Amino acid sequence: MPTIKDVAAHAGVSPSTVHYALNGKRSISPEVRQRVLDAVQALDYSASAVAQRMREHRSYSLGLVAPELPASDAAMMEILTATAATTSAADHTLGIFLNQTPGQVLGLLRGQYVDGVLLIETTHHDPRIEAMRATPHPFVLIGRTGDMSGLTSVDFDFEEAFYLAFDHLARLGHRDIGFIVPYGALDDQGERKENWYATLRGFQRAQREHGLRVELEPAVLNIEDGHRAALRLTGRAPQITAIVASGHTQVGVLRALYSQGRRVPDDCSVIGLTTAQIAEWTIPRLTSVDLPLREMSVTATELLLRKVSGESVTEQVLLPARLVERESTAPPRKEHP
Amino acid sequence: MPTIKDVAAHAGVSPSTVHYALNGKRSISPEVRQRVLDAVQALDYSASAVAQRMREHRSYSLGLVAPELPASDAAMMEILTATAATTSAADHTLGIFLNQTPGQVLGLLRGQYVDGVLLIETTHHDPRIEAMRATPHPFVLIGRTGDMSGLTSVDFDFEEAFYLAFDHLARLGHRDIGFIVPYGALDDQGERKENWYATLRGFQRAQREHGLRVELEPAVLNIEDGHRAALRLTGRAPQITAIVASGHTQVGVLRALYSQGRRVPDDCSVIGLTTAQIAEWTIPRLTSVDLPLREMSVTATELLLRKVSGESVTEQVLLPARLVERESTAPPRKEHP
DNA sequence: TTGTATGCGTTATCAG
DNA sequence: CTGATAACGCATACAA
Repeated sequence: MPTIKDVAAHAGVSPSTVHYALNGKRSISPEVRQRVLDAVQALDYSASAVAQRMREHRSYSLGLVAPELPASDAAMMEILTATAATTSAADHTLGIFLNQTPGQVLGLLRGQYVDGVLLIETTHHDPRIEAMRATPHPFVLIGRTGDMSGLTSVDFDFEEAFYLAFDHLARLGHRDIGFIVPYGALDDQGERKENWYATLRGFQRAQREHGLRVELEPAVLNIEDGHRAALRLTGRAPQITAIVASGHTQVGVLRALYSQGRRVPDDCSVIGLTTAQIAEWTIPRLTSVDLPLREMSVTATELLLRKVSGESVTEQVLLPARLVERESTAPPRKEHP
Repeated sequence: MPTIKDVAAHAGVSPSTVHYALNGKRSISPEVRQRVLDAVQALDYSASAVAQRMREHRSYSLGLVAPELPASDAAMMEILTATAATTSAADHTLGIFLNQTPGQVLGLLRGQYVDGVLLIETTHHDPRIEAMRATPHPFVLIGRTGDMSGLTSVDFDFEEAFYLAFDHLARLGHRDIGFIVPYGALDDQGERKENWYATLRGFQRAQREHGLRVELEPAVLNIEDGHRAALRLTGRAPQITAIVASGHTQVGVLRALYSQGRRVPDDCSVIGLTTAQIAEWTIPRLTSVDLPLREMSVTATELLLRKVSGESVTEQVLLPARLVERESTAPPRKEHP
């Protein structure tokens, strides 16, 4: 790779002249300018990004820090594409960092690998966040954590989301409802996703208001486990007429009901919290509270970009929940089959 | 951020001593070593990655270059996680670059942003590949292109894959088969995905061998368009007893058949080429030729890592196709309904 | 065993 | 209008 010196030599000028000829920050005589341009052409020169970054103490890149196995592929994918598009529109690059220790994440920032990071799938006591807290490095959460003081975050109103889901079922007349919750949500090891607390408040409010009987059943957020959880649930509590679930577990629930010969929504309603994408896939399409992942990601990325540019933002954005009625909910049948 | 000089000053030694104390490439007296370590602790020093990279002319990072809208989220996600895991295991980082012009991709390499790139969703005449060809920069294709001379790639045996799919249906007794093909595959603008040619050879071989009548119908690789294409197909050619499709279009096909009251596989068989993930989601589960995306990605990444380390590899890996029978295929019904 | 000097490629500052 | 020089932070060859 030719350097600026090579170009300078080739054009018979000094390196600084080459530099200024290429980004007109001072006036250059037309003929020298042309000689430089020719030399650049001839040598196929382009400035070294690393050298520039080294001088500027900025890498112009952001990091997306996620657990090795994201809870949902579809969700992760939406976050990723939205984030990548936003960073790239702002002339930054995006690095992906899966399964990093807090120390590694810090190393990323300190070594100028990245100018700031986006933390996703955050938990109540999140070691990554604790490690970042003391440092001056810019970071933004997609999600929440126990102590939000001083943090910048973008989150979704999970409380309202689950309130709406249970409220919708209650208004249709359901009283016995199964609720498939993220595995780990029920322990209190601080490992649980922070938004579980909001979830709890939301569904318990609807529960109180409508006098609902709710059966909880844990599941990992994938199809197979959703399937197993639904089978356990219907075995244990055959009286339920509706099931609430998240993400891919919903697909497993549909499969379980199908294999039992129960029709959705005639024999059992299903409702959940998921991306519109998943909700539109299934047969029948799922009534759900759609997660605005794209919007969350774009907002978070923009906040982070402002931070790395030196702006001192401390904002906690909470995006509202909205129920979308599709095809998977209906009033319960009068007679018990 | 403290520099190596700060540490040196704090410990009362020279910068080089600090350096060697930190990565033992020459002997250090225990006491000096300890002083340095203490200073590092005290100042919370860690070496600047940018400076290191600048000196070494290596960025220790790879780029994954993809179109803005990947053909399939699930596929992209598998590629991404496999690639990220492999790079990170090799102490490299992974950058994501969506929707870049060939010039931008080249700039990435030349500016040492990345040491090498992985190109996915490659087409017959792929401008990205043509731009890379003349350069000395390492790159690996996941997929193929028209002229493969001198290229390193990892691909899947699409010819065999589609041969197997049609052969399977033929052996079950199907003679009239609908084939939903990627939109754009039928034009010859060089924009088509290269693997379409192999696809064509595969299904035409089965067609000849078994005397099949095949109706083609184009669709974008998503659920909605698969749905529409299936409706067009069954409207135009009601005699078909089986449908072959790819990726998410299969889900649309299932939905279309469901809405028409046709049972799968009793009234119509469905078979396709997809990731095992998608095939396991649907009701019924899809008989398919599973795309080994994880293996393809890991292999490609390893090849690229060897290239960026200076090894001169030129390898074209073709992973074999294997049909997995699940629940969506059966012999056609004797009587026409 | 330790210190000094130099270069990586770019850019800003200071001279001319 | 243009050229020389220093500095960014690190790593290494060379000197002591």
